[in-house]
Amino acid sequence: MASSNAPKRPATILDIAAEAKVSKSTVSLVLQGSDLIRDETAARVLEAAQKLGYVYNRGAAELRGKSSKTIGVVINDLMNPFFAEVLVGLERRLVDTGYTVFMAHTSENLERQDRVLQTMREHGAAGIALCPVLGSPASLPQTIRAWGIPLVVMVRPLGGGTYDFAGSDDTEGVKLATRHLVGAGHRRIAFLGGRPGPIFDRRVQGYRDGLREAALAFDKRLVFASNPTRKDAYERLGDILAVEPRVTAAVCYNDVVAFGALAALGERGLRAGSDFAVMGFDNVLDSAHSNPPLSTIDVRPSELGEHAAQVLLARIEDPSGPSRHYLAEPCLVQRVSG
Amino acid sequence: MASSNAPKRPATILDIAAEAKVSKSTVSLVLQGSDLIRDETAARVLEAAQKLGYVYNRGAAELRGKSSKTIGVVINDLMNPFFAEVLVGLERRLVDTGYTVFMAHTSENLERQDRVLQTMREHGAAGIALCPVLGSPASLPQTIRAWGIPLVVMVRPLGGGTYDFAGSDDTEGVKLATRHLVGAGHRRIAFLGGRPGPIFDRRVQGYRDGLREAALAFDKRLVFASNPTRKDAYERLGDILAVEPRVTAAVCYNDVVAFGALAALGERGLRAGSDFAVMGFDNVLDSAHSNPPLSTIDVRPSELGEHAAQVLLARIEDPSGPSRHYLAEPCLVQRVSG
DNA sequence: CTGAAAGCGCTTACAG
DNA sequence: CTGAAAGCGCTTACAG
Repeated sequence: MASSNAPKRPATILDIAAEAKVSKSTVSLVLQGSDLIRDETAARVLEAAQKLGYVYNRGAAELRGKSSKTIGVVINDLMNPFFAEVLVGLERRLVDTGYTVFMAHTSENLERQDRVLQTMREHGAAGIALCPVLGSPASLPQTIRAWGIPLVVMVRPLGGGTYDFAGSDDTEGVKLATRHLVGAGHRRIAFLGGRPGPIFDRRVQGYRDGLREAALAFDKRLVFASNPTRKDAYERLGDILAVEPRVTAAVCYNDVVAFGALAALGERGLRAGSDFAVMGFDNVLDSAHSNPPLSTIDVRPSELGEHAAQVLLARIEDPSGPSRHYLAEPCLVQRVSG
Repeated sequence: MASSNAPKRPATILDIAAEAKVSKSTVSLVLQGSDLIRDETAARVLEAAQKLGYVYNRGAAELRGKSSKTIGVVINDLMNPFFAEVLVGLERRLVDTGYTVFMAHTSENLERQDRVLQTMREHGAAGIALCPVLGSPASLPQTIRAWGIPLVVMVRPLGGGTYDFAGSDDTEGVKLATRHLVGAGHRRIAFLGGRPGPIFDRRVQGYRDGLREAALAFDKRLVFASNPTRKDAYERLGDILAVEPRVTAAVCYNDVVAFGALAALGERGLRAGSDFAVMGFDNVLDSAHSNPPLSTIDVRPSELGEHAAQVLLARIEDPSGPSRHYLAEPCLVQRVSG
């Protein structure tokens, strides 16, 4: 952080060249760490740069070099800790490889998503990692590919077309959760939370699969959609308890929904686990210390982010290769809620 | 999102100029929305741009224009929903005014913070919003000012020196929480969680103030530090219960810590609120639907983010004005935990 | 191993 | 109201 002293006119490579008595190409080369320059010369250049308080101008470098070391990531719901964990994993992996990440939050708003994507394009992003908002057009990956920008779609698949993707096996995961509840003796199990869309459909499918496996009938009155927020899930579980008193367990759309369910249960003096079972999905960090600790499906969110970064980096390396996918294999982690 | 068709060589203003039969200066002007250009001409230019699938190159514009419309924000702990909410508020306000935000996460790591700050500098950020990591040097604001980059420090004050700041009144907030507990009849109240540092010290001060107000003795064995995570707070409350059985209430460093406390209580079959009181701090969205709902000190996190943006924007407008501060006035919100 | 030259895509005085 | 020209700070062939 040591800045000698704020120069009036910021120093450029030309100033360094003058100071070090070399040409500016030489300066540029040593700044890039090229080994074309003799060590002694390089040392002199670096010293001059230091002395002048030189700051590398990445903008100029990118303009000329055509390269760009920035990656845009767009997140649809940062309020959900799952996405925050994905983001942290992604970012860690990316900055370790010298990229700088450029984040934007869409709040599940399609128009906003279009805007931020456009901005990233104008900034010449080297790649984009996207958690698409609900209702994104299936053609979005092709559109971005047409822009010539490498893309990885995260978490929420977009119908049709091929594109790089990092997410989890939703159907299998929820099947695991359902099977677990059935194994514990539950017979009337609700599916709670989430809004219809690609993830929701896959997870409900897992729920149906789990039920069928045990020869239990699927009753669509037992799937209760809601916004995937604590508040809405909390209210929805209240409905279930009132309307379907024979339900003894719920597999939840995700951990946030499950947390809402825990709150609704607690309010009624019900103990999650013994009085009513609830299963989450994601295994967000918080789920290990909720009240009570949440039984859930682990998809290792921050690892998922790292894999997404990996996939994107691979695509940047090889723009035309076949599409790559990372699907986290879900694992059941049993704690006390179910 | 309608891109006509991917051009081989991306179109530049020069191509547009040729297509529209004007000079490139004219194109530049209409792209900037200048009213120096006749409407008819402007329309022709825009049409040509559209036709050629033109994409504005912000990098080039910033290099030449010296302006930069990007703001860097560095967050120390995204895993804490408080910061996520602050970030969302900040980002919303910023993109509404045409800035693009550039996020980096430091994981409370000083070295990483230095790195990302440096990167933002090299990218020519128009401003920086910083939640400093614990242990940041007090001189950091001056350093960044010497770089010529407008700065707003968020949440965690840095000792000494003047700089723009957006945060909350920590001492007053915790005093409110403590007073509330005292009013409810508690006499042995612990302070739980957090690591020594500027925020911690201020909050413990509020705890002492609240105690003194009621003529209760401050007992330093009743302040239990911990990492501000659910897990550590959970474990720490276990310690308290074992070592100080006469403690009947805890004012927590923040909501995350309080959530950990709720988990520890629940595990022991204790009901937060009636068996043991816990007060949070922040009023994170989740606190309204925890189990049980958390009584806490509201500092309106996302509003805090918006105000931070405001302060930064004002500083960008007026680089040399006196320093600005936003201190959220804390309000007690009583739910069930205390 | 190093230098001279061209140019990335834009903006901004300066003329007219 | 529009055009010709210079230049932002860098990188990259091309020579030597």
